Amino acid sequence: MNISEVAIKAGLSVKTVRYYADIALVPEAERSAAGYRTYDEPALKKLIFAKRAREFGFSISECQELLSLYQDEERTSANVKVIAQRRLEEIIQKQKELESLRKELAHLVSSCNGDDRPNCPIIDYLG
Amino acid sequence: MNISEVAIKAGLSVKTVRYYADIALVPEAERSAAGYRTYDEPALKKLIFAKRAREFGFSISECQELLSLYQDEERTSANVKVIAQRRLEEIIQKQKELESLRKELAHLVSSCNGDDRPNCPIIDYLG
DNA sequence: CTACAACTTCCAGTAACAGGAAGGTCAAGT
DNA sequence: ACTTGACCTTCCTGTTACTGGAAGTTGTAG
Repeated sequence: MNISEVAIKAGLSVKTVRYYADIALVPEAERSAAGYRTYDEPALKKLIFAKRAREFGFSISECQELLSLYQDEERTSANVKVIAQRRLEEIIQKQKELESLRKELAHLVSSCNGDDRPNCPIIDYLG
Repeated sequence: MNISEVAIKAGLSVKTVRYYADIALVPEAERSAAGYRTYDEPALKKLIFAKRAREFGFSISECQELLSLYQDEERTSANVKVIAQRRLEEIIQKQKELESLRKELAHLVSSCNGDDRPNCPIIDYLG
């Protein structure tokens, strides 16, 4: 597989596939005689894994940890769980922040007339 | 007021106060004879406004719009409301994404034994 | 007069890529 | 054989909203 094919299959952009190798998130691809990157199934699987982990919001370095656990036959599920649990807490924390913002902003928005006069509770609140 | 005093009062870092003037989010501060930035109450108020707007997650350019509306005696509350409404929709969208992620991740985490064996539904799911 | 804190400008780094330039390669059609 | 166009390469810059740090200047307390 060339890079565009693997990118499509992994659901990533070509740029991102190259980037992931640049930063060593995944190993450098093999090269054809002309210097083109070539990918096999295991390489594709790592890219898919990285993609999915990123979608959960794991940082690149967390993805690195997860990928190495993925390839480690002697991993412990405890190690994996710690990382996932930590991310879960982050998500919950972020949800709390957003919910608090949403309530406040929704209140302001609903109390704003939205007409052609300058008086505005949103501006008042911020000022 | 010197920059550190205004920064404290606005709840911003000194770096951020300088940055906001660099990018023209707020006007450049007056200078003392020695070149020190000096701030008056109106300058402080703009910084506080910017700080609050940022806390709501408005981007710098949205803060710029809001600040100019703040200073515009002839603004319409409709203009303000549009910006706030848009941000509110973004927040709600983000909440949906996070909730979906949270559910999925929580499910995986709870189904992972977290012991010393390699078998792990989290890894399985990602791979 | 000497510390030392606070100020200045300027440059680099962060996260995770995306955009684009300049140039090489491959496959299809003529 | 040649050309065209899609695809590949590397390298450099830009994005967002700052933060960190170096090198040099100023203000103030003792």
